[in-house]
Amino acid sequence: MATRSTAEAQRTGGRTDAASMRRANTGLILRHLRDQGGRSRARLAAETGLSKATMSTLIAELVERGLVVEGQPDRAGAVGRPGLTVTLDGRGVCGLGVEISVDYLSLIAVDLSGTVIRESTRPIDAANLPAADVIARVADLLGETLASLRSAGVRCVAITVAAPGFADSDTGIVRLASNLGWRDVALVDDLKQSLGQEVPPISAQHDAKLGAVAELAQLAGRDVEDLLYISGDVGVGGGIISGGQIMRGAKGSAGEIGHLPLDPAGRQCACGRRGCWETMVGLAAFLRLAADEADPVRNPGRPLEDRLRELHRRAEDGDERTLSALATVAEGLGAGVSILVDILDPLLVVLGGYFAWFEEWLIAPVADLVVERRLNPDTEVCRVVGSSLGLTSAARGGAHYSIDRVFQDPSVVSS
Amino acid sequence: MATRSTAEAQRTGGRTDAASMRRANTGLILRHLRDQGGRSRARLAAETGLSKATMSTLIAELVERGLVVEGQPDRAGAVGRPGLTVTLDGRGVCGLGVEISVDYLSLIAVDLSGTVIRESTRPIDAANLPAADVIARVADLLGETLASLRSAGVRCVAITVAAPGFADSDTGIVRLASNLGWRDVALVDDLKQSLGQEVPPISAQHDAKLGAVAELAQLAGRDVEDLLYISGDVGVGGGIISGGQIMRGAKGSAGEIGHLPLDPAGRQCACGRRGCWETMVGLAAFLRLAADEADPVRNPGRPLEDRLRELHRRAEDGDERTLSALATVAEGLGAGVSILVDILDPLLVVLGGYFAWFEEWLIAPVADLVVERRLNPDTEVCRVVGSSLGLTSAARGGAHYSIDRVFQDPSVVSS
DNA sequence: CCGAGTTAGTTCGCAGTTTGGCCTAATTCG
DNA sequence: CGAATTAGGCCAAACTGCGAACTAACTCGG
Repeated sequence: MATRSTAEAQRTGGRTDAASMRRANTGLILRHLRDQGGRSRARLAAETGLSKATMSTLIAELVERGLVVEGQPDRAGAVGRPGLTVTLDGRGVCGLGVEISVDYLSLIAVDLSGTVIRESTRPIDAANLPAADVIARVADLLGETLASLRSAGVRCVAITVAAPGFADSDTGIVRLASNLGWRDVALVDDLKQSLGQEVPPISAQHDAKLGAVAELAQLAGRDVEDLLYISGDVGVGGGIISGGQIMRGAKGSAGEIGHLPLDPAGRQCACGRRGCWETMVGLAAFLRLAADEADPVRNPGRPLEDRLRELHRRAEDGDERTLSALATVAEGLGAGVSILVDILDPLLVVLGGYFAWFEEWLIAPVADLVVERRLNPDTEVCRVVGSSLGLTSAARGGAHYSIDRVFQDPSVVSS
Repeated sequence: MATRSTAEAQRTGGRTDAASMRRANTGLILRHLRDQGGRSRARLAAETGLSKATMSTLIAELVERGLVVEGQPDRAGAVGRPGLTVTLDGRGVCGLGVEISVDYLSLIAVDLSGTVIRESTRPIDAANLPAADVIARVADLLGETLASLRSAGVRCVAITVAAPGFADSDTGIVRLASNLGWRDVALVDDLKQSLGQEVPPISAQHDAKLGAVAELAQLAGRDVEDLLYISGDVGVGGGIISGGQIMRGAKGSAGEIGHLPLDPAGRQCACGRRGCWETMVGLAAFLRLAADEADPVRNPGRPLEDRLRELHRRAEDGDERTLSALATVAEGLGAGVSILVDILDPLLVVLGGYFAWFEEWLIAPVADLVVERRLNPDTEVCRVVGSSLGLTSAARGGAHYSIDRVFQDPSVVSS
């Protein structure tokens, strides 16, 4: 069986040498500290299977690189010499994620422990600007952030750009992003050009895939390896995590779930077909169901958050029309989710985007439908939850995807 | 991001030591020889990135273990000392796969180069026998085969049993196999008990997943890492290969594609829902469409192969009813396949089971539907082909899955 | 207050692995 | 037949992780 090369294998071209060994083991320790929390060298050795001697030298290297610190005594009061707790301390390094959306650019930086250390959002009218201008704004935002991080003494290890469309993660070219009107835009190369030589590696990824990464990071240490993230926007996108890895697909477009043909007699979709899932549960469908055209919540000039807030208030107030719209969306959502659950068998389904805003009315009915339609009544059914990450989950996922390099290979951050 | 432990990491509990390093590198060489064919040490060293010195010692180990042989001179006629071609020669080791089907047991053994060295099929009426009796017959078949292999000097490195249902690959328990009437059967443990101590490791896997593995093995070296296999039997099952790995899912049931609700007004399905995909394109549906109840092809007493052969003849003869049934099945098949292609983005869709028997009438219409429904007209569309492996693909996949251990870690075969 | 017992972490020699350089072997070319 | 070229083996060097011995720091019981 062929095996897609991992980050580690790529560095050496598939072979394993002494340096790979060390990289793999330091990465293992770092991941263990992230997932299980700080602990003594002795415990780390016992839990990872490495010897105490090796642990000492590897921890020394990680301290040297500024990725962990020695802290308070462990097990105070217990018999024997107390161990010194080793804790993740990656305040000196960070990963960056930028999301290019139709109406805003959003940037997030997280440090090694997953803490958000920079966050900014800028409105933009991406659909009506040439791609070059949008990229220039992204470059500006990145340039400023990098400068600010540099002066704060924080190194950025990688940048991941979330693009709302088919992004070829090898070449960094966005093949097609219909909401932006993009086609074959060399996003990564253009950004590299604008930012100059001294810039961390940049990659591009589909936004929903990064949303899934963000949710996975949120659950770090809880042994979730199979997860489906569904982004609810004008389009409906999916990010699939299988066995702890993002599912790419042959052309990088796995997870395109917005066009499930669920209603043969349904409305015309932008893709040309009829009755696609997103014509039933996408943001446009919800707004159409919930309000008349003249209603301010359907005014595309107003910020989306305001309009959603207003609709949320109406739902809380028991407005019939809003509640019925939510019920309709929930039904369509449940139908699609239960199909996906059958095929993909995730442990967890996370509803993001606007779905998360209305989780009080959407989650329960969707979860019920999944239970009702499950095939094997014995097995535990997968959970359905709303995302808690808001509208910036793709940027956050990009940041986590970036910082993940360090957990795969701590030597990327030079001491 | 959590990463499901690989076979290699499992051996050492996640850490990497010198022995892991050697295992990884010998495995790399073996896979390279399998995928790229025999070649000299010098070429191997250049292509894998290992040094010539290392290559010498590792090849020596592989020769010692009886997995490769030195053969004819390479590059005869060219300038310089000709290299000796090193070739895979695993005639001394094999992997075993057994498929438990409703009406037959099927066993296949493949050696290291993928050649089938044992093949046998026994009829069985599995649905009307207690699980214990079925397992006893499987144990008989395995016992005889193992004895025969032993006397031929061939070592069996592992056994993989294809079960037609939810199989927990960790515990070896078949949770639910509705066609057999099985529920929580400790398949692997019972087999181990029957076969005694001196037996290779046994594992159980869903049959469609192993079908996908068989197809992947068929394509070894052709850089296919994302593949969808669809088995057409009474039920319709799927096996997903993503990034070169079988997609398991959280509970091991990823790929359950038979119950896509494609026709809300459709027929009642055995699962309790209505209009599931397999009620449209499963074997039962095809037979129902193609012949009256009294027709001998619908007599469940006759061997399935005979009945399919008869229907194939009718289709070749241009029989209206048969052709119209095939057209209907093709339409339903295309609808489902294009959904799956959207979600999973495979490079290749392989239709197995009875679909493969009728590929002349099914492939083209299905492929056309996939093309017609694709989302992004720029990208190359995925190919749809019929399986060439016949009804034994699950057993074959099990055999390949078994022998794959050696490619991951050649040290499993002791010299 | 003190010694025994216990646990943490370091040091050091050892075994295993890959590597680069050097050598020999085998072939072609002129 | 000698020069050039390529393959493959051998060996010391560098690096890794490991086990054992050792030191350090603490608790417990008398």
